[in-house]
Formats: sequence, C-alpha cells, structure tokens
Amino acid sequence: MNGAEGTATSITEEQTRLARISKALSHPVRIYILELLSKQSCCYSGDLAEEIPLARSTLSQHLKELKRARLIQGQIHPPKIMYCLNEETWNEVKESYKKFLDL
Amino acid sequence: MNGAEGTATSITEEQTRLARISKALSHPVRIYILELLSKQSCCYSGDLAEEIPLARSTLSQHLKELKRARLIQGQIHPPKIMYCLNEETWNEVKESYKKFLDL
DNA sequence: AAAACATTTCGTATTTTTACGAAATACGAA
DNA sequence: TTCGTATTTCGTAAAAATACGAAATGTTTT
Repeated sequence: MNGAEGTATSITEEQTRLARISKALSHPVRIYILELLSKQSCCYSGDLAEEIPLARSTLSQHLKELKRARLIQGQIHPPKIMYCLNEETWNEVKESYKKFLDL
Repeated sequence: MNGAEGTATSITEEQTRLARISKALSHPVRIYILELLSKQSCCYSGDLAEEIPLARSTLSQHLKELKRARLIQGQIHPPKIMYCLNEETWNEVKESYKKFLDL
C-alpha cells in the first residue's frame, strides 16, 4: 500500500479519517453490533455470541477492531464483559458522515 | 468469509447492505472521488489521475469498485471518459446511513 | 488451590484488497 | 489505416481481513 504522507496529494486528513471509519463499518457483524449498541447503549459479549453464528474468537476479533477504532469500549463486569458504545466517537462519526453525505 | 444466507442469523439484509456500502467507502481515494462528484456531479478520469498520486491502472481499479457498487457511472465522451455520480444509489446510501446513525 | 466460566490471544489457512507496469482496447485525427 | 491519446484489463506481488480451534488469561465460586 502507499500510506506515504507528505507528497502533494489532494486527499485530506478528513477523507482518510472517513475511509478509516468506513472500513470499521465494512463488516455485517460490526454493523450489527454498533446498531445494537446505538439502541441500547451496552451489551454483553456473550449475548452477541449467542446471536451471531461465528466462533467466539472471531467475534472477539471484531470487537477488538471496533475497540481499535474507538467505537466501543469494554468494561469488566464479572464474570462477564460489557461492551458500550463510545458516545464521543459515535458523535464524531455522525458528524463525518453528515458532512460527507450533506445531510 | 461467510456469505451464507439462510442460516438463523440475526443479521439483516439491510445491515449486510450497509456493510457493503461501507466497504466501497473504505479507501481514501474512493472517498475523495465521491466527495468530488457529490459536489460537481461529474469529472474526467484523467483529471483524477492528475490529482491522485497513484498509477492509472490502480485508479481505474478504484473506479471499477465504485461502478460495481453502482455509486458512479461512466459515460464515453470522446476522447475521454466522464464519470458521474449515480444519484439514485447515492440517495439510497444517504438514507441507509441516516437510519443507521439516527440522523 | 482447583474448578468453572467468559473472553482473548496465538497460530494458521484462505480470501480479498491494494498496488504496479505491461499489454490490450477504444476511438478520433492525421 | 496508422498514430496518438485515454483508459482498462491482465498478470503478479505484497499486505490486510476473515475465520477457525487450541491454548492462555482472568475472575469467581467451591
């Protein structure tokens, strides 16, 4: 891949940011999780695992991906782990798409 | 990847659709192109090639990707090819994100 | 301390994405 | 028809995404 910053590119930081966000949203399972969290704010990883027909390790990878994008955050709530939407990032995401799509 | 329809999944068609759209938007160059087209409706492939620091063949692949997603369409306008936003799909995309993000 | 659990990390395999240059295609102009 | 211009397709290589099961981690209960 390129990744080279510094060259005379017309592509802005914001465009790169939106592409990165879109990549985080580019899998049905991750959309599902975010849609759920945007409605009820939090949920247990185990509850997701029961709904989603994927190995738990795979689901965990998707959660990790969403964490990496700062879209969600997990809190230990023994014996389970509860995942919640990161409202701050979520609002930024909204703003980004709003601008991009002219909504 | 999974792709298996028919199994008892909680993931909806609409979620799969939004993931597919997001994947089409998951590269800075494609965001750049769409943002440009959403402002001025059409542009020449060659003009993009001058702005974007990528091989023409690579740019062509990104355009193909956007065509595949029905986000843009090209019209032969000799000796160049003009790319335009597919307004119908664009509006559907807007609606999808609007619902998802609750805008 | 050991057992039971929920979840993550590791190792690995497969598929997809991204990128390039060379060659192919399309088409108007000479 | 041959040339020049614009763009795409092909072949290929490297990196990233997706998926799985096994093993590791962390915590509570026994």
